[in-house]
Amino acid sequence: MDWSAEAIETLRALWAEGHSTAEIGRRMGISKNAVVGKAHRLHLPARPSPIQREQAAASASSRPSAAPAVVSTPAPRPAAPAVVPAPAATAAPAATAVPPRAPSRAAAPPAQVRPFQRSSARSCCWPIGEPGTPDFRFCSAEAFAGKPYCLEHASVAYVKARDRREDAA
DNA sequence: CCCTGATTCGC
DNA sequence: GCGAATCAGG
Repeated sequence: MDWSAEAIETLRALWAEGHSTAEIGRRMGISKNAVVGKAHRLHLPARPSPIQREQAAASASSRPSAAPAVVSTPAPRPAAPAVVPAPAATAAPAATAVPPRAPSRAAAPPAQVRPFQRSSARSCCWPIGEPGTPDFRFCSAEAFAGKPYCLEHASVAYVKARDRREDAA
C-alpha cells in the first residue's frame, strides 16, 4: 500500500465517517490492520475501542484514592455518512453483470440512521473520487434492497468475512 | 465462531 | 513507515 496523499485523504474521510477499520480496509482493498496502523500513525482520533490496554488499570493502581476510573465511553460511533444529495447525472450504474454474490451473513452496515428520504431516493452512498474535491461524489446508483449501496458496491462492501483483497475505489 | 480496534515489533 | 501478528474485549 503506497500511502499517497489521496489514499490518506480517503482513509481520513472514511475514518471520519465512522466506518469500522475492516470496512475501510474492504473499501480500500487493504487489511484492517493496515487501516488501523496507518490511522494510528496519522494520529487520527481513536474511536471507542471495545477494549483498552492496561494503561488505565496501571494508573488506577498507583492512584487508589477515589476516582473509580470510569472507562465507559458511550460514543455511538455510527456517524451518518455525509448525506447524499442525488447528483442527477447517474450515468450507467454498471452493476449489470455483477453476480449477487450472496451477502452471506453480512448483516447491517454501520448502523446509520436515515431520518429522511427513506422511501424515495435510495441511492448508493459508496464514495467515489477524492473527498474534499469538487469531483467527489457518492455512487448514487440505485441502492439494492434496503442496503446503503448499489448491487455492485454491496458486493465489495459485504464479503464473507474473510479475505477480499481487491482494489476498488 | 464472528466481530471490534490498539499495540507491538520484525521488516 | 509499514502492517501482520497479537492482544483484548464483545
